[in-house]
Amino acid sequence: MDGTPNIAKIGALLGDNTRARMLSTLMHGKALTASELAREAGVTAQTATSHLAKMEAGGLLALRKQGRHKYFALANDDVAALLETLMGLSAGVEPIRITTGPRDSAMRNARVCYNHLAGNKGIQLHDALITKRYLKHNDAELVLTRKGSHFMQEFGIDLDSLQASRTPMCRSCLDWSERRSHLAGSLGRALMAKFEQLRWVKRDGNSRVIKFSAKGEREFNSTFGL
Amino acid sequence: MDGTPNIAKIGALLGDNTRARMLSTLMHGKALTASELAREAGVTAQTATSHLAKMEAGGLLALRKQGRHKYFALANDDVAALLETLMGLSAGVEPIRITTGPRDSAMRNARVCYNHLAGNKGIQLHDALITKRYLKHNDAELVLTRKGSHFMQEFGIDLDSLQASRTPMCRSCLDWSERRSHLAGSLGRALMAKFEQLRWVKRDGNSRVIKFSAKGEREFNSTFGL
DNA sequence: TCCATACTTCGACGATAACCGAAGCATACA
DNA sequence: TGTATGCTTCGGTTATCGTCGAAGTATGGA
Repeated sequence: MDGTPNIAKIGALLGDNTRARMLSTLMHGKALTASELAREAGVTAQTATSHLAKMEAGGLLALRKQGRHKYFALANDDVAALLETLMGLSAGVEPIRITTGPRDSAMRNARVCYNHLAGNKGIQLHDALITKRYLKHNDAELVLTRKGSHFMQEFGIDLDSLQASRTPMCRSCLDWSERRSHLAGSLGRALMAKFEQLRWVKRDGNSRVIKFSAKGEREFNSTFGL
Repeated sequence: MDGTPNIAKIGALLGDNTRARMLSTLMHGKALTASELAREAGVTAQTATSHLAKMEAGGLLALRKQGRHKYFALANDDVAALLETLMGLSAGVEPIRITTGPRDSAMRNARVCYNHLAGNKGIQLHDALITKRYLKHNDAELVLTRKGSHFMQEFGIDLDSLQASRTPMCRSCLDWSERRSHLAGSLGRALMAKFEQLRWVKRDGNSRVIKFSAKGEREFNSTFGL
C-alpha cells in the first residue's frame, strides 16, 4: 500500500531527458517506430531500444509489433494526463515565460493532447458542450446527456463503438496552458478525428500545433454556438 | 514552451527513493524538520540536506526557517495532487494488490491527502456537499453556493480568512484509491482541521490513516446527511 | 562564555545508468 | 537465396549522483 517505491520508479522513468523527449513526442498521439523515436530524441537505435524497453516495462508505453517495426504509443490516457500535469507544474515553477513567440501562441490556441483537442479551442469546445447541455457534470464525472447523444449521432460520431472501448467516454483533462479542463476520453478522441476528417483542422507534422482552416473555424464556431 | 527539459527535471527529483519517501511523508500535511525527514527516510543529515535543497530549488518543497530548525512542507496543492496522481498510476500499473490488510483498508477508508480528507470518507463528503447543493460544478471549477456559504459559517468555518489565502478555496483532487474526486483547496483543509478540533477524527501518528471516533462518525454522518 | 543541537560544506567512494561501437538476430523484398 | 532494413544484445567507457565521514557554521540555552 505504501506507494513510495513505485512513485520513485515512475519518477526515474520520467527523469531522463531522452525519455522525456520521447514521451513528449508521443503526446502527438501517433504511434511511432523505435527508429523514429531514436531520431527524434537524438540518440542511436541501441540507446533508444533500452529506453523504450524500460518505459514499456514501467507501463508508460504500449507496444504494437508490425512486421519488422515496433510502434510505440503512450500506454493510456492516464499517462497522457500525467504528462500534461507535469508540464503544467513545471511551467508554474519555472520563471514565467513572458515572451510568447508565434509558435507558442499557436500551441496555446490549439494543440493535440495525446489524441484530443487541447488549448484555448479545446476549452471552448468543452465549455460549449456544457452550455448546450450536451455534457453535464455528474459528481466528479462528465457524462453525455440524451440531448448530447443525439447531437453526436447527427454529427457522425459512432457512439456504440465508443461505448465498447475500454477507456471512459468522457474524461476531463487539465489543460496546462489554460489551467482549465478540456474534453478527453474516447469521445474527445472521436471528435478530434472527426474534425480532421472534415478538414476543419490540420496537424502540423513537427509539433503538437493544430491549425484551423478558415472554413473549419467558421463551421466549428457555428456548430458549437461560439 | 517545449516543456521537455522541465518534466525531466521534476521527474528526476521524484525518481530517487529517498526523496520519494520524504515526499510521501510530507503528504501527511505537517511540516517537518530536516532531521525528522532524514530519520524518516533513513539517511544521515548531510544526505537529507542535499535532497531537501534540491527539492526546494525544484519548487516541490516550501521552506520555513524557525530558529535553528528548518521546516519543510510540500510547496502547494499542485505538488500534492501530482503525488496522488503518481500513486494512482503506479497502483494501476503494478500487479493489483489483492491482499488488503487492515492497514490498507483503513487507508482506503480515510486518510489525509496533504492536509484534507481523502479516501472513501473524503468522497462521501465531497458527494454529500454536492447533493445538498452546498457545492456545485461551474464548468470545471467547484464553487461554494450561497447555501453552502451559510452552512460553512454555521459549522464554524471562517470563510473570510479562507478567501484571503492564495490557494483556491475549492479544488477537486483525484483520489488514488477510489479514482473519484474529493475536496481539496483551502476549504478542504479547513474542514479537516474542524473535524480534528471537534475530535471527530484523530490522525494516526505514523501513517496517513485517519480514525473516526464512534461519536465522530455518527455526527459526521448526520451533519452531511449520510 | 561554553556546550549542545541543527544544519551545511567538502571530499572521497561506489553504484548506477546513459551512451555508443560492433556484432547479431529477424523480417521484408527482390 | 541474398541483401537491405529495423531492432537487439554485449562490452566497455564515461558521467552523474547518492552516500557518508569529518569538519565547519549558526542558533538556543545554561
